[in-house]
Amino acid sequence: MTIKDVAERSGVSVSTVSRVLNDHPDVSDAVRTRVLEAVRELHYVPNNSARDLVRPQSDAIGLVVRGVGNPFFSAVIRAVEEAVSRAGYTMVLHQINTEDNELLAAASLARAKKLRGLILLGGCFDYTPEQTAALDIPFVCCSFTNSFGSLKKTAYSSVSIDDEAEACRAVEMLIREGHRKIAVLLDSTCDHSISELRYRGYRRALERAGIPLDRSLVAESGDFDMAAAYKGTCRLLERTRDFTALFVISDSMAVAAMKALRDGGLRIPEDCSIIAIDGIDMSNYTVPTLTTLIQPQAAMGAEAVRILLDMVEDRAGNRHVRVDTTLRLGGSVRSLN
Amino acid sequence: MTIKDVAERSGVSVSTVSRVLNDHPDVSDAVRTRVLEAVRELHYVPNNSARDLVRPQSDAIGLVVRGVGNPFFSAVIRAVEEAVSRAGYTMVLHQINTEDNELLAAASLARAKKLRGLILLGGCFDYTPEQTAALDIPFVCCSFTNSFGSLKKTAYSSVSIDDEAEACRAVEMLIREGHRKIAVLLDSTCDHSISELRYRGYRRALERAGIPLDRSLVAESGDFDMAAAYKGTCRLLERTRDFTALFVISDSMAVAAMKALRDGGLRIPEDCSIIAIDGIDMSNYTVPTLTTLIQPQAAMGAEAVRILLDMVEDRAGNRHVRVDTTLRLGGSVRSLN
DNA sequence: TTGAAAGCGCTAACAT
DNA sequence: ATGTTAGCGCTTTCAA
Repeated sequence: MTIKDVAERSGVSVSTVSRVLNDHPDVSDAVRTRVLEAVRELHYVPNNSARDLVRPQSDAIGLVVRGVGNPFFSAVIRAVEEAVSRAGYTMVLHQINTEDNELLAAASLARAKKLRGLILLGGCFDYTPEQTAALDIPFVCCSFTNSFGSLKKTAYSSVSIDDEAEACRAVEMLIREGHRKIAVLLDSTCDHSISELRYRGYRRALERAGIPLDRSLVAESGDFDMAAAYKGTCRLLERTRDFTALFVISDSMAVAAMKALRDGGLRIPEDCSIIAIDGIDMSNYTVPTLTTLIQPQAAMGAEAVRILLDMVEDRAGNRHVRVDTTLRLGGSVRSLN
Repeated sequence: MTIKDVAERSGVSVSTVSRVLNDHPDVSDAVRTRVLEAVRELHYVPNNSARDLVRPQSDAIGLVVRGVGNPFFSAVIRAVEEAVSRAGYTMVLHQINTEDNELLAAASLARAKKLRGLILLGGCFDYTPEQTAALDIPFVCCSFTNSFGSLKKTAYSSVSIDDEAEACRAVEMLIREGHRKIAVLLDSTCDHSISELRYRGYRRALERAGIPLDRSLVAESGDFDMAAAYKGTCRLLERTRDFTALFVISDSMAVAAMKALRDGGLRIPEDCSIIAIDGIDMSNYTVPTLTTLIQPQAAMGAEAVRILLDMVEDRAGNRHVRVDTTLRLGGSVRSLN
């Protein structure tokens, strides 16, 4: 079942069929109708491989997600897919593990699928120009920027929150409520990633308030998953219970931390307040509801697509967009004032 | 950068390069080494479109997931991807919404990507032979079976738990602990899906124990997501509080239900016990930990791939595998005895 | 063991 | 407005 069969069936040449199929103007209505009819009768479906082989460029946009099953990404992925299809493009989703190198994955995906552009979700923060050299298509980093790398600002696009500032804002909220002994739960203080950035925000907030940094209140889980977060919180509790609030760098980690605090005999928020950043669905259903700074996940996904397509279609150059978070006032923070 | 460049670079013909790339036997070691070297130096990546165009069949296995962001699927997807790649195949993931028809999506994906086989995750339970006729490749239903449809058992494969029996088991556990007034939270009693099956199990357990069905204790949320589950539970509470336990058909719904119960002033498990089925990561971190029947998600994904590849490679015909759940004893069930 | 050459199904010049 | 035809990059006969 090829274009040739359709051509025979409708009594025209293959090029005419091709024209009809690709919405080219120079086809008479009569012929167009006839061809479309043959297509329907024959249940003809174009062979994409043949198409891709011959077309200079595809309509594929890649979305490389690092960290399978990270709940924060779900809503973003949905939004990206929707925006991509609405624009008439196809989304190619590729999930990789945290250990994997997303630039390598992206480069081979780009080659394999002839991608027009790329969105990276949850990547590293320290790309070098050498590493991105293999990527000869525009790309936008979604939910992160190249904070620790040496990429020129003009070499890529991004849409993200100001991680350091937002973390600072979260901690300052705790301080405003009278908390002085504030612990922090993070992946690592120096992972060159979101964790390190938000840790900086934590320190900045303390500094501004004149609170000295107490290293014993810094809990490193070594990973972003809930199991690690739970254990990290337990270790913190073994070390000290001399804190009234906990700032967690992500919602999902915060959910696990809440559990650890409760299992450790602490009531939330009576004995320990907790605040986080992300705003995933699940943290709406903790008891008490998690107080958190919500990232506008859907808007970020849509914006990433907008930026990318502006580049792909040469409407605009690269750009970097900062979005704001929204405070969700749950019941997990108690005022000491 | 084509196979031709590699051929020139290594001083052989394109066919030889092709042979090396496809692990054909009749190539001298010397030539093979030389070609591989050229490949590396040139960073050559085969053009998949050209490959697919010429090859009678691809190495692609499709995974169609219905219900984006359903946390239960994450672990399954991971397992499928791993098993597929380990077997030397490529996984093509396609997510669709609950409203979308996965058979249509699957059929067009199969055609477009020349799929060898298909795994359906979270599909419908009522396929008819006519609907699956378009699918001319083997497929296996993962985490569900065609319980309400008219498919011949030999027309497809499946790996799933015995939803009705497991639901019955969960409810019987509540009964064994002395509960008689047991509510149930589900999507719908007649959605021809997992919800209906597990509802049957609920009724069977009551029946066996001689407990009459009380329709006022049946809460239909109308959807599987947490927001719907929360609202459904609230409506239940408005109607009646005369129950000591709640069986929820899925973990994620149970998490939302727990919140609703708490918000309604009920303590868990003192005022209301709760049990569910699924065993997703998140339900490990509720307070108290959710008591649930864990589906072996990773094993199910791996098994689905095994079955499918057995069919694809003609090692075996179709088969239906039933797996067992494991009880996770959380703290959400209280004994009345 | 290797090479030459014929397509795979499609699009896009180029002709008409 | 429509047809003819040359490839796209690759695999695979068939010959050598």
